[in-house]
Amino acid sequence: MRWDNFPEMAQAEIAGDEIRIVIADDHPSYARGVGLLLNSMAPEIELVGTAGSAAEAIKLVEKSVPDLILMDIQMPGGGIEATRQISEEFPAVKVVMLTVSEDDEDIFDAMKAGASGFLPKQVEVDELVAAIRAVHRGQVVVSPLVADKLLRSAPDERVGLLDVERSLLKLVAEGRDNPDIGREMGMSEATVKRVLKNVVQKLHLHNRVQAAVYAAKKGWV
Amino acid sequence: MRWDNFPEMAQAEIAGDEIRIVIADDHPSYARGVGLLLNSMAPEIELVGTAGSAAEAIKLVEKSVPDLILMDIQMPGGGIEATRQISEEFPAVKVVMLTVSEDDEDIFDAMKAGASGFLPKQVEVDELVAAIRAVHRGQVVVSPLVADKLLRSAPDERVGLLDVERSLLKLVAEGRDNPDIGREMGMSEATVKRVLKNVVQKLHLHNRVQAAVYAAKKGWV
DNA sequence: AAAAGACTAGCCCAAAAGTACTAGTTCTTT
DNA sequence: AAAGAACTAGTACTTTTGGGCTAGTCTTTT
Repeated sequence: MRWDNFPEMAQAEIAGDEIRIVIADDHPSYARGVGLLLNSMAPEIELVGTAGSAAEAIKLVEKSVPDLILMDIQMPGGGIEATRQISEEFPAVKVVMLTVSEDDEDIFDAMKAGASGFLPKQVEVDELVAAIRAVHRGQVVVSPLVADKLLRSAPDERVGLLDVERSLLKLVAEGRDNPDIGREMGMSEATVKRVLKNVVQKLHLHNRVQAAVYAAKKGWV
Repeated sequence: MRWDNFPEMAQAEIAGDEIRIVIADDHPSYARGVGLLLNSMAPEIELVGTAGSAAEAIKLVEKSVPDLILMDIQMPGGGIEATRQISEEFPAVKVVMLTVSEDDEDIFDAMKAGASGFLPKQVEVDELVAAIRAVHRGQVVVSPLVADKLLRSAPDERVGLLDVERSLLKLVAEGRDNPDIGREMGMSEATVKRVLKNVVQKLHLHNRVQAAVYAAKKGWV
């Protein structure tokens, strides 16, 4: 509070605070190793525990309530699902997702699940330290490649759908089935499926029910 | 306006106005016959045309813009669909649905489509005349049996859903599938289906997409 | 205590949804 | 003119949905 007018000092001070982290990864050695590395490079980072599965991670969070979790996205039990539960139960606990794939589509799922960061596992250690500090300060951190992806796909979501797509979606939201929609719009069922699939992907959803809910929220029905 | 304080006179006067009607039924003889009958019993009722299909009915309405339509619910092209289109394009044109089944579930669909009346075809002619006059005055007319149905089912819709049903519906609206919902709620997929089916029926809908949209409109998601 | 009504859940089946792959057409872009 | 992207559509296949039917358990009503 005293530092409100001195942000540069606040940062230094906060960085001086302890950052208690948990690493969730199904390779225990990786988890331990990264923990040690981080601590050696940034003494304020303290590894309070490691977890090898989603369930373990959740239990560990409930017990130790860390400041931050490094979570492998590919984990027994599902890293994204674990993230969802944790950030619901402990909104203050930040989650940074780590991934090998990088070009993964579940970036969006991860962010929606409440993650505060998204980094490739190949990230350099000093970058990782920087990311941890940034997230601890309340920022959201993504790797350049991921940021690119988000930016490239954002317009799709902002600009919205094509006319055909929108009117098709309206029919979906009315509960009509695909053959019916095809008849109404003068296209084959196959095309209805194709267009709907596009819509679902554009909106980063998974099925027609979610698309219908989206339309309903937009007030299209 | 002058008759605001003399409703009994207003009724007599309005009844004296012409009521231009269209009869939509795929039995031309029935349509003509009823038209004549009505006119003989109530001279102010004038049959301006008959239609044998939904498309014909819509065309005829666009051409002649009657005051009221007697529409058979079971018609080539769909009586309910025709009603929907007509009452969207010409909200002032009243539609009275006629049905043979009476115990039909699409009463609700018909009313939602914009019908102002719902009568069994077996109705007596004087009752039909009375119904036409009433609808023309702006009332909604249903046969006793249908009214009973509406009353019996209305509370369901007013009171809303049980807790289980509501939380299940929320999961549906999230786009989860039935096995998943079962796991989440600690019940079998079969039970999920049963409950969801109940919900869909209670809300007078037809499938999960519509139920999800309902939930979305209620702001549950 | 017996009957009626609810909740759960199984099995079976048909229809629909969703995915993958191929291919022809049209319309840009180069 | 050739290449490529976008759109339509067909076939084939798996999963999910939704409906019908039966049956056991549990609670409430009579």
